[in-house]
Amino acid sequence: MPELPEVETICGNLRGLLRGRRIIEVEVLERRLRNPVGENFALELQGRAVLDVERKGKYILVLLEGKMAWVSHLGMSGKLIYVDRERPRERHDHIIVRFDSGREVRYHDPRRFGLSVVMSVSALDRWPQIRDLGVDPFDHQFSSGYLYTVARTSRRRIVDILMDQKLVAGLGNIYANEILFRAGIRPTRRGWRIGRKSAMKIAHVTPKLLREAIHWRGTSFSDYRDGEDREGEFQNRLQVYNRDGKDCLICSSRIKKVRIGNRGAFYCPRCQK
DNA sequence: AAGCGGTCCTGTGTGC
DNA sequence: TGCACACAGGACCGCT
Repeated sequence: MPELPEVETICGNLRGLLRGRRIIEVEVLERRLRNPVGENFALELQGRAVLDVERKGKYILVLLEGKMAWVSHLGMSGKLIYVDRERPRERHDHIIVRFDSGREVRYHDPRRFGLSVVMSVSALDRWPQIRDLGVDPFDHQFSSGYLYTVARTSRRRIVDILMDQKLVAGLGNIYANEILFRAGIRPTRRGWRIGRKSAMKIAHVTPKLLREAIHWRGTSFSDYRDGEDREGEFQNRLQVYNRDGKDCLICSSRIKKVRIGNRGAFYCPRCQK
């Protein structure tokens, strides 16, 4: 669920709320996530203060004293919320991290596709899931040249290329579709058929779109909430995602949906070639 | 060997 | 109303 703008929103929230706070107690209620929650998870977090909160791709890194990092990925349905301790707990609250503020972070994930682990910062840098992440869309390396090179040597569909975390870190199905609409390119177009001009369009449009989405605090389709359990507003500004059958906001053609593998791809047959 | 499809899991929406 | 089924924002695994 949460893609770059949602994860960035959560990180921004938590950074302001958690920096300088100390972890008092940790409860693990469900260890069966994508990676099982480690035996020593609670012990390793206990007593440490938060230095900072960062995003890497779709991963949330809570950096702690003693060069440790608490790393979470929210999968499709995960939430990481900082709320009052008195607030009733909910089904699928899997991890509770209590702070010296009287509030607690809750890791909540009905589908359990996400993960939450603690490791040293040096181990984190060597961890394949982080180490192998591609270019961040806000990095200067995310250029038309990079996209052109990556695309031209691939037979895959461009939407799949954009969602490949080893090539570009942070994009998922919603934003990949929205980017391609703004760039005027069909999601089904094969990488090797992307020209220099199209690569420039994608490079130009991507950071702009993501900044807008962050400004609106992300897309709340159903599950997603920010770091204090509030909905985002970008769902009201999506132009193609989940709008199949509706009118294109630019040319009024009917938005189409096709299946690419196991997921939907949305596009305007007139605006996107 | 890159690229695709199936799979993990629960909740929600749709259609009969 | 109730039931069965399809589908969902991610990412890994294994097959071809």
